[in-house]
Amino acid sequence: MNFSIRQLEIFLAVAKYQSVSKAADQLCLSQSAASASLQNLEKAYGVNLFDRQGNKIKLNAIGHTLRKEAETLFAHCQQFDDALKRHADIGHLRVGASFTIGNHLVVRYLADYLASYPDADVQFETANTPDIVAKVLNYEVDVGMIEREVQHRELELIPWKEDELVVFCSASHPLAKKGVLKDKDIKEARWILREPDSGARFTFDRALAGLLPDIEIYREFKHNEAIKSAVESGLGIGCLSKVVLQNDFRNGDLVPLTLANRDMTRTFYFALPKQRHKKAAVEFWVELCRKMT
Amino acid sequence: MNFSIRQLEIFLAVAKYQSVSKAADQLCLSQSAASASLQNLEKAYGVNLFDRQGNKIKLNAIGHTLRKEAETLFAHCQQFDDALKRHADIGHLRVGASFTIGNHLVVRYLADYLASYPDADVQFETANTPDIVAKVLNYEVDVGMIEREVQHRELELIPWKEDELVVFCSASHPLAKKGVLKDKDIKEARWILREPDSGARFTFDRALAGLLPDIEIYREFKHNEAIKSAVESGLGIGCLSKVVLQNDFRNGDLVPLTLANRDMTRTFYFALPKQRHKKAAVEFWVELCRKMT
DNA sequence: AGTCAGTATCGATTTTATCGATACTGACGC
DNA sequence: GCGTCAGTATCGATAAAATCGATACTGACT
Repeated sequence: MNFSIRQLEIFLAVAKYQSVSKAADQLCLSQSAASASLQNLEKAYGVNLFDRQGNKIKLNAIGHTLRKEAETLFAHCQQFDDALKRHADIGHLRVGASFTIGNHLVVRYLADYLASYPDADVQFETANTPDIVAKVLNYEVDVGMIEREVQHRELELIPWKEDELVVFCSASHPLAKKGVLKDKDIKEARWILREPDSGARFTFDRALAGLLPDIEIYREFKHNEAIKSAVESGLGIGCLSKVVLQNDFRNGDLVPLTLANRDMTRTFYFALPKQRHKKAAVEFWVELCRKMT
Repeated sequence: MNFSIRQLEIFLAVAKYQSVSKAADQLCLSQSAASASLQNLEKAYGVNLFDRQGNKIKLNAIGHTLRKEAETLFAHCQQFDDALKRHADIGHLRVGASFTIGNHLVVRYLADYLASYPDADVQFETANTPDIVAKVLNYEVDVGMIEREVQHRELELIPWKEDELVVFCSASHPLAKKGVLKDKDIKEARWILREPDSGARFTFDRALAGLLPDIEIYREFKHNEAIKSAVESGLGIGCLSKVVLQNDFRNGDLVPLTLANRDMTRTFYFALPKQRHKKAAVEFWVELCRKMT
């Protein structure tokens, strides 16, 4: 590689102004330096990029052809420069969260983060827990927020906060008045649950160990809202995190049900690539989420 | 722009081998130089691209993200490097010729050029004269070869060789026996000609000035071969450069006709961007074509 | 002939890249 | 626990490159 980015820049400026002096001015460079740099580039490859005639300088055929390519290359260099700068800046952060966490908790924290760094370039996406884990491992997000622990050599898990699943039905459902479910009720109910890959389903299956084969799973949905709507219209009973149900319980649209002796608690985690130096943005984000709990 | 291509290269090598020493080896560089270069890059942007732990070095999240971008950028740099080298080399030449010249003359010279420079990267294209001129002005070809003079401030025309148009018909055509056409024959004939933008048509129109309004143009084609085929099958009479007809006259498939007092000669030209330094490849090409005449 | 605006060249200086030698670190085997 | 080894970082020295200011050259214009 016999050229430098600086030479590229000088070449482009001279080509643009058809003048070494003007180009030098624009680059805050002495005319002699610009002239020398340009000639070094030409000498290095044994080509003339310009026709020089006394005190005139003018792009020639090779120069014209290469100018276009030089322009795209220089633009590419600037992009990379930007990328480097962006990463140095605390403002750049990519968060991936599970649906439940993302839609009900993280969205609230984003506002606070942006309050600290109004110009921050924060990207935020939701997916189910395994997908988020994959994105963390693939460095597509800087920090994942997930609903259960996973084990991976390249992954660092940081416990964040406790959560609890709640079984619920519509206000008009026959079970609404009972309030507490026996095993018999559990077996007879029509369950409307998240898909097996989801964190909520994972905890549900763990909590109902022993009864699982006898449970009737009437419908599976990928999104919490679908389950709430289905349950609300009386299609069956559901089981979701309390964080997505609080408002509905308060409004009376949905009614919580208790299961005797079933542990529905779980822990939310941060999932980070295992490494010594974290981006400042990630550190800040984790701190912020902690405070918000 | 706070990074150099060399730093990019070193960064990529270290990322590839996950080792400064191996990367340095591969780049024929001392380990200390590689280490320093890498650190300068990181310091310049205030980012850590690697996790360093004692005698281990390992890409971190930012490093992973930037590696991909660095790879495409470095590849782009190499492309540009290649482009520069290519232009330095006599082997790189882009010739644009009019259809007639290209298909009947230039193709023969190409073989000779490649004999001198077996590895040459010669691009060759044909189009009608105005299109070739446009390509020369736009630096899309290094040298154009055209069938008539054109006037342009940015264009240098070098006369190359004399040519002559010939009127012809099929062997079985009624005119074939006459051999010489009177004005009356010209007016009564069904003409099959090149399109108005072509060099052949330009010369034809000039030669038949005065009779033009009375001439019946039965068909216009863009390619000489189409005209020859049409004439051969008795559709009418044509007018093309002698260079495309020689073989057909010798075989007797087509018959030349003479027009009294009509000047059908013209000159072929090289068309170059007007500039002081020509590429060595262009100089050589022009010399070669001259010798071959 | 003189001025002007442009380019190239020269010598000096500063900055950068690179080297070789050396110090530090953690893993491994005895 | 103590060398050995393979790796990384650091240091001082040197070579190479970038840049500067001053100056010489060139062609156009007055």
